Amino acid sequence: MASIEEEIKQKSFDNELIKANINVLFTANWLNNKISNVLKPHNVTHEQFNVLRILKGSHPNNMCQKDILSRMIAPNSNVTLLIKKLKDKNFIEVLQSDRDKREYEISISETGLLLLTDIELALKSNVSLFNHLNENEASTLNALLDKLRGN
Amino acid sequence: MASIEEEIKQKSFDNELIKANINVLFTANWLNNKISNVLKPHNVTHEQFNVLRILKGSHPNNMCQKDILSRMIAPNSNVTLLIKKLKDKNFIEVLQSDRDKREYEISISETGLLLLTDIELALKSNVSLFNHLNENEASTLNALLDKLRGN
DNA sequence: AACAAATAGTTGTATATACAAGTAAATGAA
DNA sequence: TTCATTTACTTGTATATACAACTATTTGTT
Repeated sequence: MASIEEEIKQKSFDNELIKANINVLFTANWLNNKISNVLKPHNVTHEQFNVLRILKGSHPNNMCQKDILSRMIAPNSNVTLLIKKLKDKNFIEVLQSDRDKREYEISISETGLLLLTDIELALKSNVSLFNHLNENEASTLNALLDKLRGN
Repeated sequence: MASIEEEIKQKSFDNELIKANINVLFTANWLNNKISNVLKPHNVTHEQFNVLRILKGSHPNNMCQKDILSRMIAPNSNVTLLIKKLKDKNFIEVLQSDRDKREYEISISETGLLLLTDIELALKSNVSLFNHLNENEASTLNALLDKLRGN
């Protein structure tokens, strides 16, 4: 854990903006690795966990694939496949919709809810280990990231 | 372009720290897509571009694979394959090392340098389009990201 | 009612990623 | 000088990602 310059052994950057871009990408990768390590013993990938989190958010209401997609952090993945994987592990329930036969009614299962409780507990005790910001700093960081994206 | 809550349609977060984690991941994915779009017409992926950038950084000195790895933003990739791809496109030159026959002497080619000049020009004119921070804000962001990782 | 357009999701393909196991060369201790 | 250990990189495999083309269903227009 060190400054971005040390982390990627780059002596200097053209300007703070370019450095910030690289820093965001590097930190996201760093975070992703940390979170993935917490998830690994639970046998879910980061994106699978995100989808479960999203489904829990709307529980007990169902969601269809496009609802899930609109809430994903990295909405590039093949959601069809993600859903299949989660269904195979019995973490979600999937039913064809009556209202619109193209859609599915997707919801988190009891097993899925239990898993999520476990994971969120594990994550919570780890977040403090790998996040060295206080609430105020985190709040400033959020504002700056929102602004970076043009908000 | 909106607040992270709007972007992923999540009404609230447990705390600013958790929100910041998700915001970093989301923003990195957002940035990655923007940069990839700039790179696409040049026929290189983001990681291939990073490796070229790294090689340019040490040019005219050679680097071996482990040197490159230590400077990568997302050092998870299969560098052997990345190198192969870049060599096939003639963007780099690869020679077995005399000093240590396990290593390679890798350097950016003239073609690679020209490509990089083009891309960096394109990126520079785009960075301002998709980065809405001034130097001071970017500097604060950098400090916060470094601190998040424990620096 | 008929049909073009839009929507929801699927399938396929090429490439990328994560990770474990393997090979070859260099290093270092007895 | 021998041989175990470490280092540098490769190979293989399973899964994930990006993206284009496709099918089925619904919606909207005339």
